[in-house]
Amino acid sequence: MKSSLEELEKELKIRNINISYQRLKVLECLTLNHCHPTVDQIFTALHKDIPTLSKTTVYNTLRILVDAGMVRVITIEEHETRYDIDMENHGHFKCESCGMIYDFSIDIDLLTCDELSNFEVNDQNVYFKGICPGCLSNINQNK
Amino acid sequence: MKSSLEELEKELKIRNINISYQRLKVLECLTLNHCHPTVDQIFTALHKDIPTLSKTTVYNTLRILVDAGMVRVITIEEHETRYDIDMENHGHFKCESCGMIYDFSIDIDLLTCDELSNFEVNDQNVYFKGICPGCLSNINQNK
DNA sequence: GTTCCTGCAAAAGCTTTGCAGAAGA
DNA sequence: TCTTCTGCAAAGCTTTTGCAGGAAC
Repeated sequence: MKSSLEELEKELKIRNINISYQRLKVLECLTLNHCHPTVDQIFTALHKDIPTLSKTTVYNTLRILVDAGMVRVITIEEHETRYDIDMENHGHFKCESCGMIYDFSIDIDLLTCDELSNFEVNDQNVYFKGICPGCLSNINQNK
Repeated sequence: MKSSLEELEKELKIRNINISYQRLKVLECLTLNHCHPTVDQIFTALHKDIPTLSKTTVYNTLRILVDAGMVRVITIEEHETRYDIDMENHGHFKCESCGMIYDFSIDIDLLTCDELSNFEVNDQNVYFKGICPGCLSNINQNK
């Protein structure tokens, strides 16, 4: 995974996206904190460094990155759009207690079934919900 | 699948949900048109029969049904919450051309992996997107 | 000088909340 | 009568749009 600003710049140039400080920082935020942030989380994180930043710019930048295929949208929960820079197929687990999103690997080929043989499948998402190990042990401790 | 109003009434009573005409009709709408409707689609469909119906009631009813475990929420697309009365595990395919949602069966056990062995999984969703056969043939015809 | 980007403000859209009246037991 | 349900109106949130100023080339 690319992480330095120079490498991110290269990635943007490859996809014909003009460079700007804001765009680089949004991209860096997604790369460094691999936490599937919401728009608000990205905005809050970057606002410290860029006090003039507006949410509009975050929205604009994310749309550009999604359209360019560099970032994918995760809609695991209604009214909570999240963004993920890892385009490899993997599942997402959301802990209903702490809200954390965990990645897990899946063999997506196992899901392909005869029913969809005449469908053109462009995007595959697997979303699980439940309680993560950390929260489970907390619950058990408090019993 | 239950479909008559009497059977739906029984289902509600089992779950200790009080009966009302609006609630029965929302439930009937979900049962008859197995099309994973949005709130707006349910409202529009029922408004013909119940001119006084308000969206608030549709929202209230759906929350009650979801909380009772009779209906599940589908968030296959951001800003488009859909509702499904079929609680059996199955995948959803959304056609990006016509917007239709198709069900397909999946063997959910195949997805269970070692990484999640310490997680308590309560909900599993599989969302695919692409083009459905009907739209594919339309596209080919217009070539 | 031209083009594109940023960010404020306003608008739009969906969902929730407050509350008064109505319906039902 | 008492409880619950309905539905209008308003509020709350997230996201989008319009537009003027500014930066970059």
